[in-house]
Amino acid sequence: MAPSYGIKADLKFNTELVPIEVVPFVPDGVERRKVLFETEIDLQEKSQAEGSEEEVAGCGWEDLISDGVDEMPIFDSSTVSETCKGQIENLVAKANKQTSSISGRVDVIDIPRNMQPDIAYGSCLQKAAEGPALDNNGEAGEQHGVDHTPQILSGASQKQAVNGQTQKIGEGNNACISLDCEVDSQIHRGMRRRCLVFEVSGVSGKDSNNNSTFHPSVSLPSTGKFTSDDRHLKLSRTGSSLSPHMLPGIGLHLNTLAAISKNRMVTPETLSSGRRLISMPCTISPFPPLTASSFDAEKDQFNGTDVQDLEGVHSDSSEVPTGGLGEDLNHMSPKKKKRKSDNGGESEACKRCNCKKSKCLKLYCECFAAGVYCVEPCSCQGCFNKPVHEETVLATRKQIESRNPLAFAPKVIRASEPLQDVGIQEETNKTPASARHKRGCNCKKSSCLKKYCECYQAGVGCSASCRCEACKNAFGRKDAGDEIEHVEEEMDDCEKQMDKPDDGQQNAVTHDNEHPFAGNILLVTPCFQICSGKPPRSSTSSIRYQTSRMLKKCDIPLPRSKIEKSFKAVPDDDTPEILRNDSSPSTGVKTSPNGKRVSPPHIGLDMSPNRKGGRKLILKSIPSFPSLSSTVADGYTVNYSVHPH
DNA sequence: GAGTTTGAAACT
DNA sequence: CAGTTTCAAACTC
Repeated sequence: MAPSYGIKADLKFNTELVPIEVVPFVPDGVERRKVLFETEIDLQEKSQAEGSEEEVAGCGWEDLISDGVDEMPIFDSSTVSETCKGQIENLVAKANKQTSSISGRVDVIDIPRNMQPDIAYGSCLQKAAEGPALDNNGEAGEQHGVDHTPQILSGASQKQAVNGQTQKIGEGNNACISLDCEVDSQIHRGMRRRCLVFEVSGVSGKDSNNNSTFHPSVSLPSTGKFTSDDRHLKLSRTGSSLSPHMLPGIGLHLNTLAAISKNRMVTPETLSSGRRLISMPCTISPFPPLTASSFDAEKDQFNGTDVQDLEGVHSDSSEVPTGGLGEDLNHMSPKKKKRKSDNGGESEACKRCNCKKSKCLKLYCECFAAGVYCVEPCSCQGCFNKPVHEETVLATRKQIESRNPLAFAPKVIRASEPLQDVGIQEETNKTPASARHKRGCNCKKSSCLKKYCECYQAGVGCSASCRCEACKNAFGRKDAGDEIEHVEEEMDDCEKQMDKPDDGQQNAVTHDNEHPFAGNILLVTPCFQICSGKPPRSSTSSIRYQTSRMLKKCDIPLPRSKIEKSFKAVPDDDTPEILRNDSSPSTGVKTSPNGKRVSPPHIGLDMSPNRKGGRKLILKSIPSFPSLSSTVADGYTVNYSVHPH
C-alpha cells in the first residue's frame, strides 16, 4: 500500500509496534499499483460480502467523518498500536496547518467502510518504511502513487490533497474533496473517489455525481485567492460542516445541482426532510450541457458579475450585508434581463423568477420550488428566498412539505431511458415511455401544446395521470395507450422481481442487482431533469447520457448509500434512508376516488395512480425497489448501486 | 414592454 | 375534496 504521498511526511512512524508485513510492500510503481488494485478489489469484495448493512455504509461515513478526524473509524482499530495512531493523528494535524503544494488530485479516503484496520494502517507502516525516500520525493511519488493510494488520513489529508490550495477548513470539517472522476482508463480510481466524496465529504454523497463529473468547474465566486478547487472545497465544506448529519432527501437533485453550479451554492441547512436547500443560478435548466466548456463559459459569465451575490449565498446566514443589498439589487435589476436573453439557448437553464407577491416563498416561485435561492438574475420583489432569510425559507419549506411531502420533488420523473432519445422521440411524436410528469397536467385550453402544460414543458408526454383535455402533447398524448403499456411492461418486470419469494425491504435491496437495468441504467443527473424548462435537446442529452454512464460506472463498486439528484448524486447511500424517514408519507399512494389526483409519486418510475404497476412500487419500500433505484426521478437519483452477489 | 392567457398552487 | 382565488410563467400584441 502506498502511503499518502500527498502529505509531506516528516513524521516517523513507530513501526516496531506493528508487524510490518501487515501490508505488502511493493516498491515498484507498477507492481504497487497492481497490488493496490488487487487490494482494493479485495476490499470491495469484503465490503460487498458484508451484506445489506454495507449498502448504507455511505451514510455511516458521513457521521463518522463529520465529527472530526479523531473519530475516524480507521483509527479505532484495535489492532494498531496507540503509537501508530498518534502518528497518524499528528500527521493529520500537520496537514491541517500546511499549505500544501501538492499538485496531485485529491486522493481521498475511499477505503471501504469495512476495511480492516490492519489494512488501513498498512499505509502507515509502509510509509514509515519509505520514510526517507518520501521526504525527498513526496510530490513525485504522489504522481505515481496517489491514484491508487488509499489514504488513511481523514479530512485533513484530503484537504491537503486539494491541488495545493490553502485549506481553511475548520477542524472536524469534512474536507470537500473535489473528485475529478475523470472517466479515464483508471475507472477504479474514479469509483474510489466517488466513494470517497460522499463518504467523507459529509455532503451525503449526493454530490458524488457532481464531484466526479464537474469538479473542475464547480466553483464559488472567485475571490482571487481561491482556485476552483478551493471554491469547491469551500462549497462542500459549508454543506458538510454545518450539516454533518444531513439526511439525503427527496431534493437530492438539488444537492447535485448545487455542486455543479457555481453561482448558487448549497446552503448548510438541512431541510426538515433532510434536503438541502441549494442556491444555484444557472444550471438548473432541464438539460444543461455537462461539458466542461459550458461550465467554463458559465463561470466566466459568473465571474464577471455575481461574485457578491454568490458570496452572500454561500457564506451562510452570517453574511448579512450581501443579503439585504443583494435583494435590493435584485429588485432593481431590469425586470426581464432574464428570460428574454434566455430564449436564445442554453442560458435558458438559469432558474430565475419574477415573483412579486409570493416573496419567493411559495411554489409559485420557480426558484423556491426548485429548492434554490434566488439570485441576482431574478427579478423578484420582496424576495425572502435568500440565504439571509434562511430560517424563513426553511420554515416555509417545512410547512409546504407538511402539506405535501413531495412538494419539492421533481415534477418529472424519468426512468431508464436515455435522454438522448428524447429528441428523436420528440420528432416522432413519441414520448420517452418512462418519463412522466409525476402528477400529470390539468390543461384545458392549451391542448398540452404549450409550456403552460407542465408535461410539455418538461418534454414528456402526458400520461394516464393527466387530466388534460384535448391533449395533443407532442411528446405523447395521454391517450396513447401503447406508451402506457410500454411503461407497464417495465413495471411488470419490476413487479416480477418484487414478487420473488422473499420480499420486503431486504428483497428490494437485492433487486438492485437483479434488475436487468441495475447495471446499465443510465443515471441521469437530477439536476438536469429537475429543471424541466424546455424540451430536451438531443445534443446536450447525449452528453449527459455519456456522463451518466460514466458516473454509473463509478458507482458500481461503491458501498451503497443513498439521488439527484443529480446529481444529483445522489448518493446512493442516503437515498434509502431518506426515503424511509422523510418520504414515507409518499409511500402511500393517495389517489382520489376518481383517480384524478395522485399523491406525489414515488421515487423512481413515474407511476400513475391508474397504472397497475404503480401500487406495488409505491407500497413497497421505495428505496430498495430495483427499478427505482436504477432510475432517476428528476432529482432523485435513486441509488442502484450494484452489489455483486 | 404591457397586457392577456393559462394552469399550478394556494386557499376556502 | 371540490370549487375558487391567487400567482407567476407563458404567450400575444
